Amino acid sequence: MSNKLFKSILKTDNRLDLKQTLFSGQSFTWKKIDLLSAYYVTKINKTIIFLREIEPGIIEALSSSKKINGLPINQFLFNYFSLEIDDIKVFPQRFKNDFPEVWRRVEPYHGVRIMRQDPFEIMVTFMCAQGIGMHLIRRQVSMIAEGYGQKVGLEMPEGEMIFHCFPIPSALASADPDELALCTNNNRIRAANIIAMARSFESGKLALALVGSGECDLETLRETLCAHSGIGLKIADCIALFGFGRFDTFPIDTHVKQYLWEWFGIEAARKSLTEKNYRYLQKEARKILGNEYAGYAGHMLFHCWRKEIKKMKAF
DNA sequence: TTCCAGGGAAAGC
DNA sequence: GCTTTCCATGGA
Repeated sequence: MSNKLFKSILKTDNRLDLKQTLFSGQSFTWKKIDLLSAYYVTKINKTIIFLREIEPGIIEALSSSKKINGLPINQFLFNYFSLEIDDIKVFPQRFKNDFPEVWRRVEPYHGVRIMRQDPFEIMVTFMCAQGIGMHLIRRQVSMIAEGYGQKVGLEMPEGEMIFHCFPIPSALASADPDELALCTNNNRIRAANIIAMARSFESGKLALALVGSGECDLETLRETLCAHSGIGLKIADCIALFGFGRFDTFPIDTHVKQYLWEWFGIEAARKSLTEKNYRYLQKEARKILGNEYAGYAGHMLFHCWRKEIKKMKAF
């Protein structure tokens, strides 16, 4: 492993709140680390990458390779943080008139970007996100990476640091259910579901079905994902939003359900999330948030709701 | 002890 | 088809 780190600079005119974006519950592999100053670090494919905000709109990246997925680091990051999306256009113009109080609350969260992450990683991650607290999701993802991901060392002034890649599909496809369950909150059903999904992915069946899914309609993508045990509508929507850049997807979980009632007065949001009601609530949410960026706006609202109303401090 | 946490699936009507 | 119940586990 080379000890050299390559430095690059990412500049953007759009707002990017690095910390809030990384810890808003869409990615669970980023960690905060203090070197000479505070950095956030993760591995993307085989590349270790450190990020630090120098000043608003300027991000410094230190990476163990010059390219990720064939792209120079700053180009990769531009796409990774979906910085081509003009954040001010995420909410429809009429929104700020119709819901001035909500707008006042959510406006400061426009630096929360939706990230384009690896589909397989997102699939595993959100299969771990079923009826469970967010810190436990983070713990599961960390343990899965430590247990099944390739280990890479990096020589730092303070000594060697160890990083773990997120496991490749074959590593999880061949995992022992009882052993993997130690990483999935002792939930064997979840472990078995992840293994089955990884086998489907590895065999190429799922992967092929998902190729070009950027163009396929949302319902087809959902059906493909929901065919797997452990993936229902909500988790499928999260995978579409965070793993396939489908910003028009609008996942509804317990928090979203709460703000749909409290902030927008949608009566049906007080009832349970049956599939019928789930689809109905999505329709109602699109009336308010528009279609194209419904999920993008929804994630800003989601993070805002948890921070401001639920007073959640820990990520 | 009870309730909640980024739900899903089987059972019941 | 739609709704209710059950499942699963850890933490506050």
